[in-house]
Amino acid sequence: MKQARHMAIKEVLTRVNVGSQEDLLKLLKKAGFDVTQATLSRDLKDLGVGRVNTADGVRYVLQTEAEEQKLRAFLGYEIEGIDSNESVIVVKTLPGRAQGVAGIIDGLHHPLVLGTIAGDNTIFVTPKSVKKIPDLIKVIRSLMSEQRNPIHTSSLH
Amino acid sequence: MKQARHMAIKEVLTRVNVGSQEDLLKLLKKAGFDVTQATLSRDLKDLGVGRVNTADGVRYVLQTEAEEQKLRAFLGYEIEGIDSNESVIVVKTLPGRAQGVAGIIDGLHHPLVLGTIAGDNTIFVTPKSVKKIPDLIKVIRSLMSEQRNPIHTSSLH
DNA sequence: AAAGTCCTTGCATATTTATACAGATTAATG
DNA sequence: CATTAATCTGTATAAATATGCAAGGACTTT
Repeated sequence: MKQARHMAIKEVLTRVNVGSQEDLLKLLKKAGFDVTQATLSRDLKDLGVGRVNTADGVRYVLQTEAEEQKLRAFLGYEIEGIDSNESVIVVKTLPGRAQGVAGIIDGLHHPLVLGTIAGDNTIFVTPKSVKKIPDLIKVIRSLMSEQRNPIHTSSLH
Repeated sequence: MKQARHMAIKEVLTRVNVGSQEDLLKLLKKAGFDVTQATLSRDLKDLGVGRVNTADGVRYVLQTEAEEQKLRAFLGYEIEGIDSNESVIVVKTLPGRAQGVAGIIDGLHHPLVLGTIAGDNTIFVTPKSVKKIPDLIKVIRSLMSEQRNPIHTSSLH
């Protein structure tokens, strides 16, 4: 049970802007996990989640999310531009970084990515379908920014 | 007063492993800032500091620290190696990244750095004194790892 | 200077989070 | 199966953090 609940907590924290353990409790209850605040306090410690003071109140964040953002910033620096024609997406990178960036794109195991091939500062990304090129460009672009669309919990109060 | 205290808080948080506002209060008192926990709570919100659940208890961290670590990871990736002779330090980087890395080294405004000059994948760093070369190498090396030596507050309890 | 406004802070307390303890459950061992 | 050990959880409560309110100061306006 605990393990599944931990998964659920991670899931929730990535999708929702959680500002207190009480909020989290309500959200988990909706997902079928009925526990007390005490247990959540322990879970959050186990998962190593952090509490951040943002402009509009506190927010609980996964420690892994910080890592992810690090990666995003990193890629944003290395990727010079993204372009495409009717059949392939071309990603321009800093010199010598194409292999590395392509590796990261591969590592996504994203369903829209058929495959990549990298030279020195250029990557060709082949989409699953040429119709999906605009979508896939968005995916790659999202690697660069840390844009996200959190749901707020104000409706719970 | 508030502004100076904010500086002091940042200072303390980068050097010491702070686990509670009470701890921080004691540390600030030592530094001549005598305030209440209530004020610290507000300060921490103002500064946007986060609370992280680590293996051994909570820890307050500056948001900027995350940024800093990002930078370190980034540089660790870009710097291929560091070497020196009797008079100059040579930093090898990824192709095309020497200018960027040199810019960051310059940005440190470190007293041991006299100046830098960068080609495509090589940087020459001239030290203030050739005797300081070993020290300066340590400084540059420290840019790459996120090694740190936090003081624990257990002695305060 | 008096009055008004804005900002900061402490006090007291509300709110939130962590934990000691005990009971329940599961796993491991003889 | 009985027994011991280990893990998990809720209850109650301690500990930690946030905040409403009022006081005090700095600064401006009249």
